Amino acid sequence: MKRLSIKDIAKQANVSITTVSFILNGKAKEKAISTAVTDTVEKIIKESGYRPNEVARSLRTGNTKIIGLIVEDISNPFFASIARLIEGKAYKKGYKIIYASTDNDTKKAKDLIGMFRSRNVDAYIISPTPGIAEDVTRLLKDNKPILFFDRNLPDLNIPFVGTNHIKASYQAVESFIKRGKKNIAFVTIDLEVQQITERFDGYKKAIEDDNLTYQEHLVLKVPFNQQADETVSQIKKLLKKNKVDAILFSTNYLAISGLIAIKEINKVINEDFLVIAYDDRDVFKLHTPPISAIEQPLEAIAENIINLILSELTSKSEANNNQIILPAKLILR
Amino acid sequence: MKRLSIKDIAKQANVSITTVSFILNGKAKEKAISTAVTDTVEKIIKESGYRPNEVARSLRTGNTKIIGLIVEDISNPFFASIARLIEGKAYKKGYKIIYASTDNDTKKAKDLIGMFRSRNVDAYIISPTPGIAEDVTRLLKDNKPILFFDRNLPDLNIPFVGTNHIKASYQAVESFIKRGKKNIAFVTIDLEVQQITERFDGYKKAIEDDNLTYQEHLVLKVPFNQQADETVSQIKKLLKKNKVDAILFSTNYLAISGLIAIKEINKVINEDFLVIAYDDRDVFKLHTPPISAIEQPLEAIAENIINLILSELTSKSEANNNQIILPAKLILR
DNA sequence: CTGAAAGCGCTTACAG
DNA sequence: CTGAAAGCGCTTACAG
Repeated sequence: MKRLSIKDIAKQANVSITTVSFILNGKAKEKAISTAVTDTVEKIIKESGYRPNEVARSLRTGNTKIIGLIVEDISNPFFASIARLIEGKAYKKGYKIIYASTDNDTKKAKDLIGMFRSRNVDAYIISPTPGIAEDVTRLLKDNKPILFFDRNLPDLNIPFVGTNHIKASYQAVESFIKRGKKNIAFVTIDLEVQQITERFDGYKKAIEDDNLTYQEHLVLKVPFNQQADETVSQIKKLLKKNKVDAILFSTNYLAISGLIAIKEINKVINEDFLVIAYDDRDVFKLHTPPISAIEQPLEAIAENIINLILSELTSKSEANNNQIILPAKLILR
Repeated sequence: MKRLSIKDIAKQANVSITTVSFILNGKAKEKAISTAVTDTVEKIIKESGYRPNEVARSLRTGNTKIIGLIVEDISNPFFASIARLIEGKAYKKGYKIIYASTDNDTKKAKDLIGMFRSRNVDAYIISPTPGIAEDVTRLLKDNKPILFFDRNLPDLNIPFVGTNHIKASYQAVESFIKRGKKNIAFVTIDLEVQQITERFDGYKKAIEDDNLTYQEHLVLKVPFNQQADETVSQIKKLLKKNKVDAILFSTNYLAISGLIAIKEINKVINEDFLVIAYDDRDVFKLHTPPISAIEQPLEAIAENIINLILSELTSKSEANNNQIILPAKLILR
């Protein structure tokens, strides 16, 4: 069945489509449409279940009320939680979210930006992959709000919301050192993206500031797309070949692989062997013993993202360059 | 800066927009455009970075290459995983996903269906809430593919992909009984949605078939939107007031609350007190001791969903009424 | 081999 | 108080 259009409503009500459009957009008063007409038209709209075609509206007005969200992987609890919070807040303001996952693949990220652009999204919220600077620069010319989160591409002047990873990582390592640990391992992934390299920087800085020696063999960088069981066996090797009395994992999924490895080699987590994971999860709270974790302020991140975007969207304010860096919380268990 | 339109390209190439459009849509050969013209136009397109406005294209062609996905809560790992898999598979076929979470709120679900409809999505993948039958019936008239997953609204004749929850739950309880358990508790939520009530049905059926007595005081139904700590204390009460030698949790988040409760009252999970959780998660594998779980076939669910939708979308096949019920896997640990 | 024109369903400046 | 008309950026039947 054909969907109703504004024409059908106009015909039924014996008015022009202009009148219907004004009523639809709440401009009945402003445009001095008589209440009689307004009432009949509204009645017909309600009874028929007519809803304006947003695609046509978008073509005409140039905006879509859709915000594009590009994340690394929506099934990562960190991104899923952020997406959920952003979605809820955007929804209240009449915006919808289209999202997509890049898998940290530059080609896919470029492609997604292109698709969002061709769909005329009103704004972009991006967790960028390396190599998309050029595409983003081109995007800037459209004059639509763009915001990076989680990680930054520092050469570009894009508003950013993220966590102070250096400090979080630093504090975690410092807490190890305070408890007398000297052989502190760091397990991370081999991505050159800001939020990961910063975690490494914090680790190195704490080691240095506290006059420990940096031991390269205690740093394990696993390939990003590696199967979890391969990661587990690499961590096992790390723990068997070296004296390690504390270990910091740079992501939640690495920590999970680590816990499996620790379990499989029957290593005991206690005062002699401490563990901290980046990004808190239920699994860490419930673990025996409970695992300490660095908790990013998800709610605050989402709040800042959506507020920045909405303020640019509504106030047509000049593109700003806010860099919002929020503190993480170290939860010792 | 104004975005390039097909007109700009046509002007630059000294041809009509018709010609550009044909080339854009790969119809150059079919429409017998000379290779010379095709080449210059393609060169200009590439150099200028022009991408057609999909909104205009959608208005003209009537389809958007967007599939609407409505879930209960995108931050629930079950939905996040499904969404991820669907997204990946849809992407390969040139479709994008718009998603939204209902929170199992009928009003929000109705609203979302309306918004997706007004945005002309090409198809709907819905995890339905109660009370939206009427809206879905209206939707059917648009002749766009609709598919339910996870839970069904049985009065409607909508294709469906889900898990055999009755059987999964039955097998879980049966495994308890085989190990000699007689006082088997069931913790669930108070939602009257199919996938939840079926889990309860499986529990009751197993109890009955094995000639145990159904003990109402061993069944705890917690409110859907209740805070986790309240749930924890209700579970504690259940365990303290009754003799319970096995417990089945109907969702993964209830199981997590349950594990916290068990820990807090220092109850030990062993051969004398067994636990099974619905939907497997890392936390269950890594728990000490490991927690048995019912694993839904996420990959198969996603695969079936997207295949059904795409086949309806491409073959313009008649609306079918496939009901695909996949088996879950009981993982005893 | 190529183009002029209609039309998708809206919004809005302009006219009366 | 209300309407006719232009135009958003495309696609496509039709004409030559």
